Amino acid sequence: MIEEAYGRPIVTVDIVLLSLNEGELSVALLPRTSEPYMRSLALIGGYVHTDEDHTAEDAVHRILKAKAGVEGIFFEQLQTFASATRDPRDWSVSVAYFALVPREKLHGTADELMFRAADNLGALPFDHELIVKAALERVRGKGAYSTIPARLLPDEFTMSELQAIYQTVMGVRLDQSAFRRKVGELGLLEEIQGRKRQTKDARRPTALYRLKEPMSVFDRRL
Amino acid sequence: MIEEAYGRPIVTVDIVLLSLNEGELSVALLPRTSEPYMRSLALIGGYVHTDEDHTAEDAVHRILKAKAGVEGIFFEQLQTFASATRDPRDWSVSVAYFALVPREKLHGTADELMFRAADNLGALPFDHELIVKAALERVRGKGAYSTIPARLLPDEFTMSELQAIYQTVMGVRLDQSAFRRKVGELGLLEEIQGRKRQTKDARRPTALYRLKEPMSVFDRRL
DNA sequence: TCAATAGTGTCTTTCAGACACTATGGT
DNA sequence: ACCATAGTGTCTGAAAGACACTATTGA
Repeated sequence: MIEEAYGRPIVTVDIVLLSLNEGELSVALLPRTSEPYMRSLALIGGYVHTDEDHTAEDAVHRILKAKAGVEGIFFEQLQTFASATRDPRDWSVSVAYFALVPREKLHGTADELMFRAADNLGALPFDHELIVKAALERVRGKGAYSTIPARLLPDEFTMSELQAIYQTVMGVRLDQSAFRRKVGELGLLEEIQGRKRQTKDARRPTALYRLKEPMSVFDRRL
Repeated sequence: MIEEAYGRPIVTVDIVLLSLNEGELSVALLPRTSEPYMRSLALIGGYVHTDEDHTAEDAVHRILKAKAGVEGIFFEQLQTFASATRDPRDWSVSVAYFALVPREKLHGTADELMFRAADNLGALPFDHELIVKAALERVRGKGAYSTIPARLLPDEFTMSELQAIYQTVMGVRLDQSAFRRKVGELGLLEEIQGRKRQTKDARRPTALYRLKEPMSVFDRRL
């Protein structure tokens, strides 16, 4: 069998970086700096560098740091988009990831980075709209059964903030009592002893929590 | 930005083809016909042919037909495995799929095809053990919430056969009454009117059913 | 003491699991 | 009539949702 008689495709990674912007779940976009679609807003992505990236995840780390200025955030493989026509240059394979970052982690980072409300972003180049759609479905679906949405919060958060994040991500109202009961039964959080307060516009101080595990999946909805 | 200064990786698809063999969930393996690992049993797979495959799914169709002799069966993208070292030849991207086929569909097809019990297959080349592990987790996990396991049965089946498949895939015993109740409430099946009987070693004839939708996902377990 | 959020108690409904029951028809 | 499997009815306990209640403290 003579294989390798076929041209090798382009291999890239694309990242749907999600954060909270003005209370809305939003997608990070970056103006492209090369052809095709130069200067159009597109997903964060880039070629796999076969000399320096050992795995596709390495490429994600490298690109998140170089293009978005963030490190150490949660990401997960989403789906791979592969076809002859998704990229005008050549047969192309894009291994897509989604990532979550707390708004607080983005300060003096990439200035070019734009956040656009996930449900209302304009046209995007390539098949990036499809990729975003898949990411939102995944985050909303799996979100209800995992601690994924908590990755939009800083390491320490209040119960109310956690509930608010789940409501935003899932797009439904949750009952306070049931929410606390379930979070407690699942044993996801540890209370931060001693410190409280976290003044906002509440009078009464609130307990602070952090996740026990970086990421948990369960079989009940929150 | 000068891109494309990097070598392009190899791009292949690998397929975890599952069926029922002697009552056990089993994986189809094929002896490799080329180096590396020539003659070792491995997953069904092959290069993406950039000239004839328009998408990765096209490659799956082509390879399933050519190497396993099956057409028109259910498959779904699983995960992509990409690293510098998973293939000794070069930096390699494998877009992995899992597929389900009823035992009855495999007759005069590929003679070389071997079925090995999923929980007890020996060592496999490349990272194929990892791929199989991911496929089993997916099928067992998502299986409970979808009609995926029904794709191991012929188009027409009895309620008992359906229950048995779910039990085999999920590895648990299910209550007959609850199972029928839930399947009914979800409205997954349509009864085949008129015909019954389907003699086995039962005395009483049984109703036959088929799936309404090729594939459904729900949020209750069966 | 009041405003505003933190946090709890409890009722009702829904659903899963267990299990016993009835139904059918070939032998 | 018997028996193996088909198919149903009903009880119990767990968990979800709704909603009202109490608690705390800064202003």
